[in-house]
Amino acid sequence: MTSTASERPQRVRDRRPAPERLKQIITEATTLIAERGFWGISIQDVADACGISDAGVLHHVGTKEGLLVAVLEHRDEVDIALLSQMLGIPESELQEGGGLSASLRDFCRALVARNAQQPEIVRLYSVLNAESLDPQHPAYAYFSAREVWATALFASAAAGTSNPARIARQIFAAMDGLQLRWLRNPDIDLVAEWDALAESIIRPYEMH
Amino acid sequence: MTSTASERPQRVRDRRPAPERLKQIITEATTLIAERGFWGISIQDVADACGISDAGVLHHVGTKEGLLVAVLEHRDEVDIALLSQMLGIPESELQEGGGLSASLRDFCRALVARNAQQPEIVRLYSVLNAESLDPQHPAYAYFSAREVWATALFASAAAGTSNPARIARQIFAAMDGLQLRWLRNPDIDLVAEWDALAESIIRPYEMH
DNA sequence: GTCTATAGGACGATAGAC
DNA sequence: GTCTATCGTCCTATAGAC
Repeated sequence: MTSTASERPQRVRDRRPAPERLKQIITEATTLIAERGFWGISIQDVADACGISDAGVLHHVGTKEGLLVAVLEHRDEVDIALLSQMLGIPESELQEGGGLSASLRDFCRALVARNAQQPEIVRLYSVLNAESLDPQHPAYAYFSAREVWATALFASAAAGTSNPARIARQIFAAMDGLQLRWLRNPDIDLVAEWDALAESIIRPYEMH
Repeated sequence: MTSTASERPQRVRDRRPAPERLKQIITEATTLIAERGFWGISIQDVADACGISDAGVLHHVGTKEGLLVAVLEHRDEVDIALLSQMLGIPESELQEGGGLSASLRDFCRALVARNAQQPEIVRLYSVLNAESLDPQHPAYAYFSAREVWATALFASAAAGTSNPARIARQIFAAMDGLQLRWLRNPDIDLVAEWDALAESIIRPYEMH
């Protein structure tokens, strides 16, 4: 799959302003990482997709780790903007330290519905979430912070239940796991399966 | 951590029959992978641990991916033997096409209790399960077959419920997801959390 | 400021000697 | 069955072209 130097097409030498080039690098890298995982791609692959040299890519992102962080932070920006719009809430509620005004059911349904439309991104996060369990992985800090942030968000939306912390963890676990089943078998109706699973998890903890 | 050529100790040249050497390679590789992850080790590391050259290792396993598959298949054998012992059932019930006589609760509890004792192996499976979502991945066939096998096993144990197929998928998803939470935060009591989560999932589908 | 060219050490893999 | 030798690729770093 990786191209060799002799096969690599002659590059057209078009210089671009940094922001535009960085955006292109992030776009191409996102696609490639989703397909093959972070350890499965090379800087050279990204460079080829962008029509520049590997050193050219490194000029913008520094290291391979820098490339990964750039990709992840860009996804977060896009998704937070879209989710806040879907739920009709300010973006601040979705960021660190914010408390959700939406119900747990509504919030989860919006999240899953969004994910159901971008399987390749979900796959990217699934692969990186597992890979980055190693403290030496470049994205370890990012995913550890994300775990804390997401758990707190779920818990704040579960404030009306008898055990918000446990519900948050169970919801988080069920969502990740069900997405793995769906990614391997796309025939699964992710949203419908999620509704049933979430209902089973939330109901026992509801206070009347 | 990786040794350099100059540091590497002089090898004693002892030739061994292939099955014995392969077993040694799998044992050493399992230990090393558990410590550093599959991407954190090199063929050279395994070769050093076995006292042979890197080409010597590749002679037995073909490729690095072949090494991985050998490790995984060996884990399956070991775990099936241990699980059947824990549950007091014949191994055939746990293999392809077998139907479980143990209850879903008992089976899952044994599975989770076993996993709680080997976090690095669970981590290995979590990483590879996500990576191998790509049909081009060398472990794609292995994990796809594993998905079918595990789902059928869960479903056979859920035969007494109103929707065995859905329960099987939900149980599978919840187990994978909860293990991810636990791997990132080892303070979580995996067995206790699982008992609560499984109860929420199974109860709504129980027939009285 | 953007990018190319080049070189270094480690890696996975292959070929052929013994 | 295991070795040595060798190949191509990987990431990184540096020097310098435009």
